Amino acid sequence: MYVNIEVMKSLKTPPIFCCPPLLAGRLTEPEAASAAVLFRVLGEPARLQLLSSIAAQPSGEVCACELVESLGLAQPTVSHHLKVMYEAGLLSKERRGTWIYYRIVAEKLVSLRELLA
Amino acid sequence: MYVNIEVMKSLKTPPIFCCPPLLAGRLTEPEAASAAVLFRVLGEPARLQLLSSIAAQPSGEVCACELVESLGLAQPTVSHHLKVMYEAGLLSKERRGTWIYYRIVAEKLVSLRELLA
DNA sequence: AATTAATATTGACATACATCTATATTTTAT
DNA sequence: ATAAAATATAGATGTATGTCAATATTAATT
Repeated sequence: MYVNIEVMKSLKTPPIFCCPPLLAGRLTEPEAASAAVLFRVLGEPARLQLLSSIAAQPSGEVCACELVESLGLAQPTVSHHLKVMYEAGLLSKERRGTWIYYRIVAEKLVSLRELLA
Repeated sequence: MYVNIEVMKSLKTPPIFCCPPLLAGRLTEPEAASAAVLFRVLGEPARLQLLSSIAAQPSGEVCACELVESLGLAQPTVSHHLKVMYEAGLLSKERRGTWIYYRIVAEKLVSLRELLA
């Protein structure tokens, strides 16, 4: 086992890693499942566009309202995608007044890159 | 535009890259679409297990029949997943007699990793 | 309190796809 | 030619999910 599940549960924030590298040996079924979740989250054009739109901002953060305007998608759809990425640990968010600002969790992307190493 | 589509069509084998890095700026819709295809292919536990099983082999290649035995999936299901990965450029295959041997296309994984850079 | 703006949730709908059984195709061996 | 083994395809089925309109919630403003 790669991760001690009890230790993981005790953490305040979810860990950014998820499983051993893809090519380091046979993945167990749960290992494959948790890695697949991350890839599936990225396997959606709209989400990739959202991610890249956030990354393109010099400040590193974008208000959700801006993202709704930039893509040709309805507000609930954008909201849904942001939620999916947030729950996958790819985005962080911070409410400032009415607005919610999203940032990319760089470490999560690093861990994903390591998955492919 | 990142890729000249006419040049691409003229190639004997498909290129291993697909689009600019995720975080290098806003992705266009077609850029996001082609990147998403790759991620979605990896977004399936069974395919990740197949990939890692191939990688685990010292020879770097595995006969499809072995893969059918190692996972708990029906033969047509394994065949389907191998086809999906082959068509995505993640696997190469070579027929030797009755058997078909699959290999990982390492460069494709490298290009995927660069996508996340 | 009432209004407005931003965001989230609900429910409906259509599509994508993972999986299976059954069958076909391909290749080798007899 | 026939048989057997490996692989592929076809068709069916169930589930997951992207999308939207409608509505709810949250937060600031007047």
